[in-house]
Amino acid sequence: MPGKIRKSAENRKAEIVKTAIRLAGEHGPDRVTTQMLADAVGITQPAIFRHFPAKSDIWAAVGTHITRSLAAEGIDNGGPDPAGRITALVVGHLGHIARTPALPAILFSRELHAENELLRRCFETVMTRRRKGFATLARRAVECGQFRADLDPDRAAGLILAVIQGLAMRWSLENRAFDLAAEGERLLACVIDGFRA
Amino acid sequence: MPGKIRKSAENRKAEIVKTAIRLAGEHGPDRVTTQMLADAVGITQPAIFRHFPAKSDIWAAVGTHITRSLAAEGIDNGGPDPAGRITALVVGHLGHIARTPALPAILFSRELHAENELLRRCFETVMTRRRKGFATLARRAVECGQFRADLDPDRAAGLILAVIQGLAMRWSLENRAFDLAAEGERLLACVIDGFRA
DNA sequence: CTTGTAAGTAAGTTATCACTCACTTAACCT
DNA sequence: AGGTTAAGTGAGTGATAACTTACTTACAAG
Repeated sequence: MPGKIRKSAENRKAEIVKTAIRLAGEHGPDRVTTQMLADAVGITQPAIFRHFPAKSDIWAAVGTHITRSLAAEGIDNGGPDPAGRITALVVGHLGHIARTPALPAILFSRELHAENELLRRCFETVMTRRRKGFATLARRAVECGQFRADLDPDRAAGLILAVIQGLAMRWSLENRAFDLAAEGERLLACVIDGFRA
Repeated sequence: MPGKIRKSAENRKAEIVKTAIRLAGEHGPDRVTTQMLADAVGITQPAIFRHFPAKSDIWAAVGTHITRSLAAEGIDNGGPDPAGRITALVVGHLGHIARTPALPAILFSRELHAENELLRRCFETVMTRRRKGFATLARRAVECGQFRADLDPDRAAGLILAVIQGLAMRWSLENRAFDLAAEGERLLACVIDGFRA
């Protein structure tokens, strides 16, 4: 085919992974076929298998891509306002989901997790780490008097993460019809108000 | 086939719906095939289509089944302790999910919702109704002095529902490894403490 | 300019999906 | 007992999934 350009394997792989994430948000992760991927990327279907030995390897690559992107935002900046830091992190997290609307669908896809136990563990680890980060911040907020002394930091962290995930699910279910970060900030303010000393 | 019993269409349909829900929790809703359903029920695959004209009608039936089961628990009992009523409802809701672990997977399946817009609307309505129920209870709790006066009942209701759904997602992601209702009661206590006057 | 490498393709294969149809037989009602 | 109804079966269909193989050609290095 004259006139066709070729990309390096590295670029093409990244392109396939990003396309898979986008399509997963539109049709559901399990409805993304290698043909759909190939059409969206602009190559033939067998070319997909030139870059990934099996389709499941695409989802594995998607997993590490998402894990990296979620781990990118550091948790504890050691600053003097841990409560504010929590809010900033939550808003950042929700903003990231709003920019990558496929995230909830991929993170909680029973189909992918039943097939690929490793992927499930991968996401579980990311979530647990994030919860521990919130717990550390909550503990520091208690120590410096921002939160009341009888607050259990672990419980507070579990609460914050549940609010993020629950709201993201509602946003997905309601066809992304409201401003996720703004609504999240409002709900979180309600939670934090209850935490204050 | 001698020795085989036959069930009435009504019973068989109900059996297929319940089996579909169970299998959806194990393999993911989109991985449930009519063959799997037939094997699990104990009939041949074409017999499934004797009871449902198309596979999508099975999911529609699953949707109304779930909607009914979720709507069964009334919201406002008009009692003198709205805060306690909220806790009871949440624990009841989580207990229902624990007894039907496929619920989160079905309620938030992108695959089903992309294919069947009606099903999505159905679940969205259930969730909205439940949120309004919590808002009413929160408003009454504010009025009778259980919650602080400056609490926004709608925001509080959104928060409570997000906690339920977020926790249910975590429970799913962690392979149902902890006691959902107990953990939910602890998290909710943390929220309610922050609501009190 | 030549040449090796690897990105890409055309045309398959096999398996499995939802769904159909002609037929059988269990179960109920006189 | 006999006839009707409808639950269930056996043997298919076409579509489409993931994946393979043999071949082609873009492209960069010598």
